[in-house]
Amino acid sequence: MVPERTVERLHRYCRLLNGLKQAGQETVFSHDLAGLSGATSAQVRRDLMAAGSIGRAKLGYDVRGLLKRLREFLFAEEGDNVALFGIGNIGMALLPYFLKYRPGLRIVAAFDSSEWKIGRVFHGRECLAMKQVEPVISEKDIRTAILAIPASAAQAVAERVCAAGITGILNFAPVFLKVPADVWVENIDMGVVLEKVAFMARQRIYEESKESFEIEVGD
Amino acid sequence: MVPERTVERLHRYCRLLNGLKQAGQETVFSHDLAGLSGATSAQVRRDLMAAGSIGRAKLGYDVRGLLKRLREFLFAEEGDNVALFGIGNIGMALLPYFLKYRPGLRIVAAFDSSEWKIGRVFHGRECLAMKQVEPVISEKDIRTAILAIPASAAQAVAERVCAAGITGILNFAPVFLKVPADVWVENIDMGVVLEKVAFMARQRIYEESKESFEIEVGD
DNA sequence: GCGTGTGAAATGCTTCACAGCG
DNA sequence: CGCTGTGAAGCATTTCACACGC
Repeated sequence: MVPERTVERLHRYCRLLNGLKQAGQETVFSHDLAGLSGATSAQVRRDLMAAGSIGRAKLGYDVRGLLKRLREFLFAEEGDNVALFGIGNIGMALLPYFLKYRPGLRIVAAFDSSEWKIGRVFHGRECLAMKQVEPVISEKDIRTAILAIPASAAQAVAERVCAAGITGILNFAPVFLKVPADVWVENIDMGVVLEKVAFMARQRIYEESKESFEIEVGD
Repeated sequence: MVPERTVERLHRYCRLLNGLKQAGQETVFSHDLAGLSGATSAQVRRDLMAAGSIGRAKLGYDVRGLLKRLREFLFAEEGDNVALFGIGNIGMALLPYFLKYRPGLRIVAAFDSSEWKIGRVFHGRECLAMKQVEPVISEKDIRTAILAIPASAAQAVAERVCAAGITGILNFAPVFLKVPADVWVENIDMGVVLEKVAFMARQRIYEESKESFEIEVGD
């Protein structure tokens, strides 16, 4: 199977390629993508291998061709429908971000348990009541859920959406979710992340990082 | 040096221990923390080793003692001052989250380049003008910056804050930042993360994950 | 020569397994 | 016994280095 980190980087390359295509660039070298993404050229090549590389020596990669290949690999043809749970600070920030996002990844439903939010429209998306969770997930064929709800509610909602057919969860609540083995959970704990950065900032004693202010050396 | 992943988990244990102490629990076993955090008991023990373990066989860890030890290890005594750049969707979501956060990690300044925001107060924090960046960072002894600004502005702001003495950056902009080698950058690209979760949700074919709906088996 | 694709080596992280203590 | 601390083994991911094609 494809390593998780590789999947992440492939998505990043995909976005970079979009930009390059937009800018009219025809071909790229692995070290170009490396410089733009913070990886090494060897890593870029190995990542692309996982998606079935189609580069040609000396010429590099055809931007359009590679982009097409990556999209086939990374995205569902029909696109992906996502449900958002919790229209609080974080949920409210995510909504506009993804509503105007690329077709292929759509927040098609937003839920909240606060009575006063139900029926109201936030960033163009109506807030639904929690009792509609199961029918909506099933009708709209939603496989992915974003949990932007309080820690105290997270486990219960996670169990409900898993039972309703969700197989991927992006969890912002600072708790570890117990879910069935066939469900993927990605945790983003803002508190932990910021604390980690502050910790690293205090240390700032890595003998040598390969990145520097200067232009990348490539290989 | 302590592995990055370990630092992350240590922060998570620290939060869990806070909860346990609050609940009046006196001691914990490594497998307790494992069950609560999604790690294995061996991993918990190894992580704690990095911070200088103080557990005792059969008795487990003294909650207060371990918490004290972890805090000494993870946090600066004086606390950490953080600057937020960009009071848009994401910045606005982070402000309330961290203003009411634990003492020891404080957003002490918020900047934005929009004229109309400057001088106004958002979630109790006044928006400062970008020309005040250097003096404020220096006066308030800020080492950590959150970049919640458009991709197009991120590199320039990153260079400015690094020059001003920042050594840790939490970057929400979907670009790879080129910074001096002694600066730590943590990237959270919401687009990439959600796309990855959707991708994983589509696959959901990991032969066997160790976590399941049932209670952890511990060792 | 220049850059890709890819075995093989190196590195880093996790899990195993067991000695030692309570 | 049950649980911690920890060498050593086991995996996963990254990097090296080089054959092949342009």
